[in-house]
Amino acid sequence: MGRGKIEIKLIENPTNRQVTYSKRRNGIFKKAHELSVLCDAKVSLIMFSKNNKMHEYISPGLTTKRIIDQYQKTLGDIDLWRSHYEKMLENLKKLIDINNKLRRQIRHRIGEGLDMDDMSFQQLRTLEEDLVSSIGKIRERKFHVIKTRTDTCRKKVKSLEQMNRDLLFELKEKCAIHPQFILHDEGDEESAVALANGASTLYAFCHQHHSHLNLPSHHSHGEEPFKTDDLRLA
Amino acid sequence: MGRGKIEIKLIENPTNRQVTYSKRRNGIFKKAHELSVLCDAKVSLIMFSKNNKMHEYISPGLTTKRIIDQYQKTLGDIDLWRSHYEKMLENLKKLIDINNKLRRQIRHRIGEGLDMDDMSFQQLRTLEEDLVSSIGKIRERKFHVIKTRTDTCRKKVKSLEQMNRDLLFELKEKCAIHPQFILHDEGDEESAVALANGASTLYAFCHQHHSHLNLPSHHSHGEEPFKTDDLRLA
DNA sequence: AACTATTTATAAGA
DNA sequence: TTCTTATAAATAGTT
Repeated sequence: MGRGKIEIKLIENPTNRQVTYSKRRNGIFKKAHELSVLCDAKVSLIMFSKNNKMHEYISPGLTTKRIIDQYQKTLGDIDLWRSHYEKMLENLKKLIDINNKLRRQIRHRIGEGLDMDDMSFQQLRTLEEDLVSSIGKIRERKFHVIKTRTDTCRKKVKSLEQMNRDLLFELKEKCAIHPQFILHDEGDEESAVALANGASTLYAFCHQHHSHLNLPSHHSHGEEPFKTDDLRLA
Repeated sequence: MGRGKIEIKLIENPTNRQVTYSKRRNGIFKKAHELSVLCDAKVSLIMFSKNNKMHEYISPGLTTKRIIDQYQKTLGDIDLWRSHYEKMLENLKKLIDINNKLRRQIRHRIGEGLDMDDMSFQQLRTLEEDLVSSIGKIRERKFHVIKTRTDTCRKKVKSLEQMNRDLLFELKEKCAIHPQFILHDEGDEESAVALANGASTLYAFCHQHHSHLNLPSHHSHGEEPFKTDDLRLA
């Protein structure tokens, strides 16, 4: 239909092809619509041009999704989505299964009553041995953690002691050279008394008053200090 | 195009409508195919007649799925499949996550090295207590199993002993009344000797020869007999 | 995008 | 359904 008959084969000339595509696309859409109306048919027409421009026609009052849904159902599910979907379902089931097995294993290890009914004596023995070995490992780890903490703490104490000794020494010197130094600390007689009583008492003094002396506050650090509570060993 | 012009509106006559549907359907399919070839376009044409008969055209070398996939992508994915799919993916991820947590828990309970690095001392202590309690439960269970087996075994032994006593008594009586009873057992002098030696030896005799006397064979029963091997306690 | 000669599709009838 | 055929519609090539 046209000035001349044409062969149905790819139109090589891109311009020509594009023109024909436009014309015929409209033609098809018109026909699709006429069919929809004349025969009350549901039509979904999706097309992509050579340059992947998309055009679609859909019968009035419908959505492409609905048509495609119906298409899926009608085809009886030999489609990729379905198999995809089913593979996922399978995976889900497998995971749930593994999950349950893991939970069971945990319940066994916890020793929950009902789950032990189906264990043989040998299994129970093996499980017990496992647990004994596990406890060993956990205790080892616990002692390791304790040891690390204790060492850290010890180092801290040592360094603080050293610092205190240094400060005490410095303080003594200052007091000897400038006795009025003590008097600057108004309304606090303890200082003077402590100073008179020598090292051991001054150690306590330093602890009580280190904020006056701008000592670095080691206890405000993020790591919690050593808690005796944590040392209870089961 | 036809003998007369027609209005584009529903054809009321069902037969007429069906005929028109057929004709025009072929027309559209032909046009769709021509477009596919002439312009190298991807065309998907799905239609359902008023009676829900489905017909589809798809450009050569393509599948409807592929077209629809491309359609989805182009439209930007506001579709049910996608959300369905994504929900499933989410579920899968959640399950995998739970799985990993369970595995971790198990590794903790087993006391595997690397997994304990991130446990606090308090956690280790709690875990240890847990395990101790679990071991307690498992031991309880184990002893329960042992006890049950031992009791069963004891009952069996008792009943066998009783049976043996009864048989021995019967045998003695028979031997006393019919001495020739022993001689029927040709070529076996032991029997006579045993009989002469009295009860304790006869007990052994009965054990060795009970098949002659059609004793029920209790050892062939399905339950395994008590194995001393199983009694080792960790 | 519009024109138009021609081909193609198809409505009605058989 | 399918075939026929008169006629409407689509469109190839042109402007």
